[in-house]
Amino acid sequence: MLISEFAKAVELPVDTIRFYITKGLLKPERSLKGGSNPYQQFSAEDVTTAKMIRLQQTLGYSLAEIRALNDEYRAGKHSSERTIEVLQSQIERLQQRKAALDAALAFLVGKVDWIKSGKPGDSPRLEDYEA
Amino acid sequence: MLISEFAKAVELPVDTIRFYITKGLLKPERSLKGGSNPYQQFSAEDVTTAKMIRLQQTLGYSLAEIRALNDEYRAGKHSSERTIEVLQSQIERLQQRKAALDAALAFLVGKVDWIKSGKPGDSPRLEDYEA
DNA sequence: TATAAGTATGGAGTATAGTCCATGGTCAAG
DNA sequence: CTTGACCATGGACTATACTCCATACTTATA
Repeated sequence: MLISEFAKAVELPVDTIRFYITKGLLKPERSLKGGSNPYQQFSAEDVTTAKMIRLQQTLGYSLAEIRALNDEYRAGKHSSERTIEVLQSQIERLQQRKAALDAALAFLVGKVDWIKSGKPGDSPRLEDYEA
Repeated sequence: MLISEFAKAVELPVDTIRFYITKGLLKPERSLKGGSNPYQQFSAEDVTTAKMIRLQQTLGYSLAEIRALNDEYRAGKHSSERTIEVLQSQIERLQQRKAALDAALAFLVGKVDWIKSGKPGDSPRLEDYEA
């Protein structure tokens, strides 16, 4: 598919997609159409890649980090073991984020409970949930 | 405590703290010291606030959003019911982030399992974990 | 009491992640 | 074969979140 169809498929502006291409996050093929400056051809895999980029972004990764992870993933694509390694390291990073998020949630819930029970003693402290 | 001590306590550069103050994210008291341009006095509560700011940032909130949440929190400080409302809405937003994160984790774990079991059928799709 | 260290304010500069626009080539419908 | 929709490239512009001065005042130390 061409860029405007791809844009709809991934729900991103065309400009953003071009921006990702210049940053090396997406590497579409070149179609036969377009003469000089040939048109860019996007695959179903590119759709998944774009969706993963957005997901990783919501999880706090910079585009530079995402690119590094994706490059690594692409590089080890032909070895299952290498692919698993890359996925495992991504899983570990996500689990760390999850731990931080769970701590924040526990702290806030603890605070609500503390207020509901009439604020006995000291207020819950964030540090007590961070470990 | 004064700003440099505070900076160490929250592990942030002094400049960043000043930046947060100009953005209304931190509102330290003014000490008696400092003549004109009196020194800023930070409390233990400011330490918690700063830590919460960093935590919320890792969860994808902009400083403007964080400020809005904190202002709301401060505004309802004197009513337990209001405080609980604010905390509850923050808890809900965190739970949504948690759901997205869990989906991403499930997808990656699913992919690892799929590879380990010899790639039977199609590759797991991100969409199948997003609901 | 000199002087180094800490503080405040204002403004300039940087990095990241887009977003917008002008120009010019290409394609497809009528 | 013209005309409107689509595509590529390059550069300017914006918002967010810092980061780094320069200047000037205050405090603590030797």
